[in-house]
Amino acid sequence: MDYKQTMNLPRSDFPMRASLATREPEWLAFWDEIDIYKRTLEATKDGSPFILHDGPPYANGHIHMGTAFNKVFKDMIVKYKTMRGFFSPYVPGWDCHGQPIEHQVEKNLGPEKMKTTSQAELRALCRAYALRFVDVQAEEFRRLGVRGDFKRPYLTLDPSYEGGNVRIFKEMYSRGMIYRGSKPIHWCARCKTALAEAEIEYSDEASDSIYVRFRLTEAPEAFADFRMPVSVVIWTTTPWTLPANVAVTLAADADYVGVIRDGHIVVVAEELVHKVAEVAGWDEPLTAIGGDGAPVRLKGRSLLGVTYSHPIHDNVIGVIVTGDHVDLSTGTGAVHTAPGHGEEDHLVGQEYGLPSPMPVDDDGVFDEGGGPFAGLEVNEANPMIIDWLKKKDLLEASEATTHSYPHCWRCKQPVIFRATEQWFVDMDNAAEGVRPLRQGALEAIDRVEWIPGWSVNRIRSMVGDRPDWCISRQRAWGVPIPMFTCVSCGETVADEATFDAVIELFESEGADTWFTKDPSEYLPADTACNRCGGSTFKAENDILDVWWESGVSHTSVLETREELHRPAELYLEGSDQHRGWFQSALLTAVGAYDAPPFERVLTHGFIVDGVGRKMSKSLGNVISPLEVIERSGADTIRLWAAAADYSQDISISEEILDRTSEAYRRIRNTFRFLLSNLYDYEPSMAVPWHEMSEIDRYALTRLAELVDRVSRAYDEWRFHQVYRAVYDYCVLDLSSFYLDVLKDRLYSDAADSRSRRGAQTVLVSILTSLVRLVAPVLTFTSEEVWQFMPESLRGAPVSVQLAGWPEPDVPAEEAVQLMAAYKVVLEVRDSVTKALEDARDSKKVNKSQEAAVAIIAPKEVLDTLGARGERELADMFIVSDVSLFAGERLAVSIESATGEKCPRCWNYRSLGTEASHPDLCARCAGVLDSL
RNA sequence: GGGCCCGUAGCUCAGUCGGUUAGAGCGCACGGCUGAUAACCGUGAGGUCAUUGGUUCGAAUCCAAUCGGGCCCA
Repeated sequence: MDYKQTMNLPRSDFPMRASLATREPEWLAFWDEIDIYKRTLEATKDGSPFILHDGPPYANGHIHMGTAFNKVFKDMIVKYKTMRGFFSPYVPGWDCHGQPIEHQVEKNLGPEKMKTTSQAELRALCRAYALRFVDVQAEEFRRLGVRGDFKRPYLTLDPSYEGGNVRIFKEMYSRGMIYRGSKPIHWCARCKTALAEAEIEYSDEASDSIYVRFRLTEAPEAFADFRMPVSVVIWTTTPWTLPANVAVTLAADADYVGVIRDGHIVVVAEELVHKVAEVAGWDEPLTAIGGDGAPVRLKGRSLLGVTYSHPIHDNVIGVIVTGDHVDLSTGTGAVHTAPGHGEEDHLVGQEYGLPSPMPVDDDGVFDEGGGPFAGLEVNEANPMIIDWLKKKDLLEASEATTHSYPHCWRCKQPVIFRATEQWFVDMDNAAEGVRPLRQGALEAIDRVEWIPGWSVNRIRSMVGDRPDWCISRQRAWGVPIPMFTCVSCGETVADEATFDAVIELFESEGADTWFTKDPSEYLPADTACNRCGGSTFKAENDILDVWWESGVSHTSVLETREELHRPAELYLEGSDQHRGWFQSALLTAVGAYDAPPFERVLTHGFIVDGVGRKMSKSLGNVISPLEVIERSGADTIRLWAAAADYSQDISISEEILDRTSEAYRRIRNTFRFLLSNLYDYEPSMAVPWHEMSEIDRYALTRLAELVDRVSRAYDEWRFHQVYRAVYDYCVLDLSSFYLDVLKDRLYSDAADSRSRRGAQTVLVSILTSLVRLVAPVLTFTSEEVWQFMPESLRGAPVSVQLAGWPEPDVPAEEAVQLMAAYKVVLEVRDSVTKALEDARDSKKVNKSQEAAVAIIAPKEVLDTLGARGERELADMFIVSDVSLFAGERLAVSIESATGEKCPRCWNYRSLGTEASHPDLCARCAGVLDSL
């Protein structure tokens, strides 16, 4: 007889192979069909809110692994919170303005068409470009399984969003935190435009490198005895910046010496004397020697405040200062400082309160400030300035050099560095009675929870050290700075009424109208200049920094949408956003409301390759999430994202993905096994706790522990521990122990027996719990499992996302006892499997059922084992027999089982004890009789 | 060059207050099973805890330097 037909072997249509690439889109369609996003919000509408506010990615190009990771991470949190009953709407957003899009659109147009394109047309093209990539990325995020309001995302180009920029600007302006100042920027004189860093190409440029004497108005005390004029020597490759010189910067702690040259002393850094000598052709530099016979050495700081005659302008004196940026590897150790022509010069200028003359106009031509060179273009002026220095006997040396120099990406001409008027957010000054922004922001930082903990140091030092925030951009694609100037007197015009008019304009018609309408069309009729009473105004041309724009989402989005609120419970981005979005959000929220926009901020590391290097096209180590989805499915990416410790850099490589796929298959197969043993089970068959066998109660206890551990890991944002706990549970608790042991009972006992139904009762608990625990991570697979479960088990929820969270109920005291007892049992089991392996090696047994096991154990162990019973131990060890003996130490010996192999259940038993079935063991005979 | 952070087995991660012989799973090798079968079970080999120096009776753990890497600045 074929006894196989009489057994309860596993059955399931749940496929072992996932085929995620083809199956996942079907689940996406299902979720669309039932409108899962809306349903989850309805289901949790009375829960306490948990708002994870999405940071807007830039609407340019396809998603990459970094954005994929970030979105998956957010989705896991939102889905977990939802399953725990929180009201957790997720509104994805996009950053749509800014230079990269404008740059790309310009490039697509080409220089010829560009010339004939109006600003309004250009903006329309940028808008179309941005919207196209919003769609592309939205589709890609959705494909990753991300659930959110993709029908109604927030876009920084929405009129309602644009208005928020002005609301915040108005608040901060009225609180005295915004001012107009000047700052050096890259400027292309040919294109007459400011250039962003990305619009600059570096290439080699030949130029004159000159060493110039700046004659001190008075010899320093140390050189007084020599009775010679004293100069400091500076080095520069841009002679045209000399007219704007106001200072010379020295390194405070470096030693400077004087070299005697034809009746005067020139001062250079001691460690650069020889290099300068080589260029200047000093045969043997004659260093000024002091009374002690050693060279006269002066620290840079000792010359602080010393003045010199300006090399270009008569009757103008400059001053010596010190700075950290002085490079002692090239030049002279004395840096010509023109605050209008260099970032570092500008900072030094601010530090010392130096003036910042700007004698170069938009065309790159000197105005009167250029003195003798007025009217000349800067490059024409270069050789003439050199001549001038020669004539004045100020040129110590010159040589031709080539060096890397910035050029305009469009016209390829060298750019100049030039200070222009810009709008700034003031970090340290505010209107009377208003706390300065830096102070407010630092205090706000301390009220926010930063995860991981060390990240607070990072944001604190960044906010603590940052300079004033330059919020002007001289570009077309963005939100205009909502300011006006009086046409007749040039005064800035801004008050509550003008701001409100702009808010109204933006929110009703969008910021585009700023560029097509005249201010008189939307400003209140009675607007007048405070200074001259003028009534014609010019709208500001500059636009806002895009960081400002995305920063104000706490107002444009959180305050505006009814389902959201400010502050958000969570912001979650990569660690670069300490400088970016976290900071722009913090500064604009503190600036306007004196309150942080978030309760907590979670940061994750960057995606790197298998050996820890960043991904780059040139290294050829880029892995595209879209390719991984095609090959292995989004759930593989999600599992990878969950398994990584995000507080550091996150590695990805082919091997890591292989390992992840293997882990995925293991978890999937566990579900399959659980499902395949429940084909004939109904909840009405459930066996209550006190009627279950002990190992079943132990299994439920372990499950309860797992739920507890996993819930805690989710609550503490430690997803890799969720993964670890679930995975180890599947492998160690289930596959290699409980499920292995259960097979005999499930397959061979009578289908409707108490023992089998008890096991199934536990399997249902495990299945319905486990599927929920992994649902935030394996969003597709958990849904697939859910839909495979018979409705009687799954109950009302049409999707696992609506299924809530498992809450196992295990008697606490009994749980403690079970855990202690099974710890011992499992240790002994390890020894038994080891002994079985030895027995296999010596060909004594093959499968473990062929073995009879004798266990010698010390008393405490023996007591614990004995309390289970030898029959139960044999089942747990999957052997034929166990006999227990007292002894000093634990020892296990293996013998061949005494009985014969039952042809039905394959255990070794005495057969034929039941007359009805002479070839079977007693259990199997009983089962067949009951059929 | 500066600020913050990271470096434990081929991979992903544990490692408590500084305290025995540094752990787990995967992968790999070998074996078993053929009633989870492109599955499942078992055993085993794998580590200069990045390097060097220091503190200490004792260091993966604390300190310093170096090397390598990441983010943000300059």
